[in-house]
Amino acid sequence: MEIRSENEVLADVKKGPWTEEEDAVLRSYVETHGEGRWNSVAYFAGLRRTGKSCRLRWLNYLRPQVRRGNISLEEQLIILELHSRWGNRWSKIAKHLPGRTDNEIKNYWRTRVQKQAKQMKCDVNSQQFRDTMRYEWMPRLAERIRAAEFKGQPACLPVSSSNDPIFDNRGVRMAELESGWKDPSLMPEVSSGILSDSSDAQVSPVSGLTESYNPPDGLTGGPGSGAGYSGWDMPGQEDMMSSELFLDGGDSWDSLWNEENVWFLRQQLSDDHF
DNA sequence: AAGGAGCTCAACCGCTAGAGA
DNA sequence: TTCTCTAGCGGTTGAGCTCCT
Repeated sequence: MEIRSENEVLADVKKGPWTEEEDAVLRSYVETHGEGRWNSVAYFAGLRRTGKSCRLRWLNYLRPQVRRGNISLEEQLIILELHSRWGNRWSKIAKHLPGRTDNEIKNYWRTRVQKQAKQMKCDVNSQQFRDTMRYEWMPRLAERIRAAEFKGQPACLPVSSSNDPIFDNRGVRMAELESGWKDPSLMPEVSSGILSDSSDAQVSPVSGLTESYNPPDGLTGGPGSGAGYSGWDMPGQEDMMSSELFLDGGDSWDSLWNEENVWFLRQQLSDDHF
């Protein structure tokens, strides 16, 4: 076997976007020999890539299970919920979203959620922002999922990035115009009463979560105190997880929202060892 | 139509944990 | 116990795309 010096190997390593040919080589090799030993994969497959790069490409792009495309409403809700519990544990969160990669979720969080925090002029880890998610966005999302199901649409209807009911730019701007959210003094807790009516049950192109949401009586009193979404620190989580909100109404999510997975998620979310 | 700004996402980097010698 | 290797994780970057003016 040819022995090459480290420098020779390093100089030979290719970086940047993968070509179709490289993808085909990697896919073929992994399908034949299986995953693991990524440095060996790179070497024996004849790819001028690091093992790390091969692993990443396979896991995030080439794996057959990888779901590509827009994040659905339910996925958004799960991401918000799980992030509130685990923080930036992307791979852990990704385990609860079959087919989604940690990278994808991380990107979603950074591009959509953090952007909102920025527009609200508050830190994404601040209590203010967390409360906004907790009492405004998540109930709002749940409401929209319910509404979509009620209207006979699949609740897991993917949300196009240009039509994102949560973070769509145009929606955000409309919501900002309506509510003055860019002004920290008009944050949801104090502004919900003056915001526009939230009774639009349809999934409109306008931001769903940055619109107003009038919490059910008592909800603003704290987690789990109202009839709406209450899944933080878990009073009421049983209701949430067993409700129709989290049961598949469409075809594409059969594998995710089956009984077993709902049970598993319920177990996870009721686990105090977060 | 053109240029700039902003956004998305694939890919890289550095670090850490775990396994095995 | 220590060292090395590997896999995995989270943070960051930058190319390409879209939108706005």
